[in-house]
Amino acid sequence: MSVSTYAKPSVADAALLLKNALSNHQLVVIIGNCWVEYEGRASSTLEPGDRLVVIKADGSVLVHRPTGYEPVNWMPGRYNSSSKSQKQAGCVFQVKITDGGELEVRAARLQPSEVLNIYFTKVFLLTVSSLIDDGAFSLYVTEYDMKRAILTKPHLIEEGFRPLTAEKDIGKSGFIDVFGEDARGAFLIVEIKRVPAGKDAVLQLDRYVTALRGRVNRPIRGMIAAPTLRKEAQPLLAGSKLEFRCLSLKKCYEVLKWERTKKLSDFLG
Amino acid sequence: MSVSTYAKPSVADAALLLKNALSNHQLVVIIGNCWVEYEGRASSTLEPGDRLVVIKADGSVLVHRPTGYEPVNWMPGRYNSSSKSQKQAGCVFQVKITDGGELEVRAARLQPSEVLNIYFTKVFLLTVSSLIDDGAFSLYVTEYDMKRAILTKPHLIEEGFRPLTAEKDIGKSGFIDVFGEDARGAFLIVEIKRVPAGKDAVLQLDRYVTALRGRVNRPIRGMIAAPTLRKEAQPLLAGSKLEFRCLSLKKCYEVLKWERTKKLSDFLG
DNA sequence: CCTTCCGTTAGGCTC
DNA sequence: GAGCCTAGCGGAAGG
Repeated sequence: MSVSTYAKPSVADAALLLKNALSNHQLVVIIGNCWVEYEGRASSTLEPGDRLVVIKADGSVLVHRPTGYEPVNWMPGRYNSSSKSQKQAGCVFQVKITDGGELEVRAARLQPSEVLNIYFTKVFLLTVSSLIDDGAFSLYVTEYDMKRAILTKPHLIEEGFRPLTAEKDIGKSGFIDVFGEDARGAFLIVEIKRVPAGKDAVLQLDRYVTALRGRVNRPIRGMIAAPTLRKEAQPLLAGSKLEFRCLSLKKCYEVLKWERTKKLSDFLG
Repeated sequence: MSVSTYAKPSVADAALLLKNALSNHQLVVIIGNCWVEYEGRASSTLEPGDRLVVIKADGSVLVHRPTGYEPVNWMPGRYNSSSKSQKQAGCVFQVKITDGGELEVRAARLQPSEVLNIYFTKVFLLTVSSLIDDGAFSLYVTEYDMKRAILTKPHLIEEGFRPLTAEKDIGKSGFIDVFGEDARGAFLIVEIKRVPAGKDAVLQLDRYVTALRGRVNRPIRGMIAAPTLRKEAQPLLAGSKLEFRCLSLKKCYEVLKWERTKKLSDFLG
């Protein structure tokens, strides 16, 4: 981890520093007066002003004005995802001094073809750094948390639902997330998904329901509890006579938080 | 325009600098090791790592990892738009040193209720600056440019279209963007929109067509040329027996660029 | 005022 | 590989 800062470098110096930083795939932060041209999916110009420009190690470029959460201009860098990483080699950068004595930074890429030109008339600050960041990013609320929320507040599934056992072993079909009975005494199998439920979830639930039907002599309902049901899964769900219950991550999170608070207050008396 | 940089400040110094900068509504750029908690529309945690954190004058907060064009965490600041500006007062910031000796930056806002906590274990660089930026941002391709593109390449409208006059005065109904005749000799009125065409565009075009119908004895067609047709305008368009031609800004831009290139090469011989 | 829907959408997942 | 759809969507225009 290293950070080097250069206050008010000449454009010539800034060009050298920038070229070096780009070839070393470092993070560059520039504060300066610049104007910007973009051409690609659309075309735009940004007249001169003071801006914050960030060039990341993966070739991402951000031009930020003094206000606004979104960049005024940008270029996505190398894609993070594996799906497009092969065809996407990231931006190609070109740094030079124009005839007018300005620092020109050109970021170009193909697919989609687009070019971003930044012309600095003045550089107030140039920072080059190598950041080490392997910290995991995670949304709260795992599938396990969702289950805990349902067991805490069964009415999240429906009024009168009573969980019997969690993760019931259904033989070869695997495990049921939540198993219980409804207000009328029918068995209710709940399949939980943190993400929008697709066909796979429906098919899996159907296997559970079918497997249990061969073993007990009681009405059995199957229900998917997930933030949303994918469109392609809807006919399949209807055809399988299964049900869907919308259960948002936020709702689960609130239940768990409330539970935590309650436990704490119980503990404190 | 001023930029102050502080290399490796202690968390205590960083806290003071940050508080001061926030109360003066300046732009703050921090490079440091931090972890982040977010709770609001969703909830997330980001484990420790080196990050670039930007706090803008309007209260926007961005947490950027070394790669990726999008921030890993963020908070929108005061909204730019007039529509929500009244009810949105921006983030409320709180800066303090935790018991563990970390710099805690808390950005909270209501509506939607959300909180972003950033805990710096180490600050490598803190930059405070006041940026002056009144440069206009504009997408290329005006409505006038679109007209020029159509007059240059009438087949952008359809094969066989021949412009007769541009901006034909239609009496009280105003001006027609492009007026011409189609391959079969019918008059064709073209209404150009840079933005997705809505009901207003359809109604305006309908007025032109109706006005002209009372004055000439020839089949008359009306067509909207725009990047897209708004959904709510589609039934109106169909009911008025008018047509839609998709004309993207990009296509127009390319035609004009090509034209410019051609003129230049003509000029150069 | 609320709702809808557009974006230089980006990015992921299904088919 | 292409199309479809979601997003802590944000932001703007329509009703």
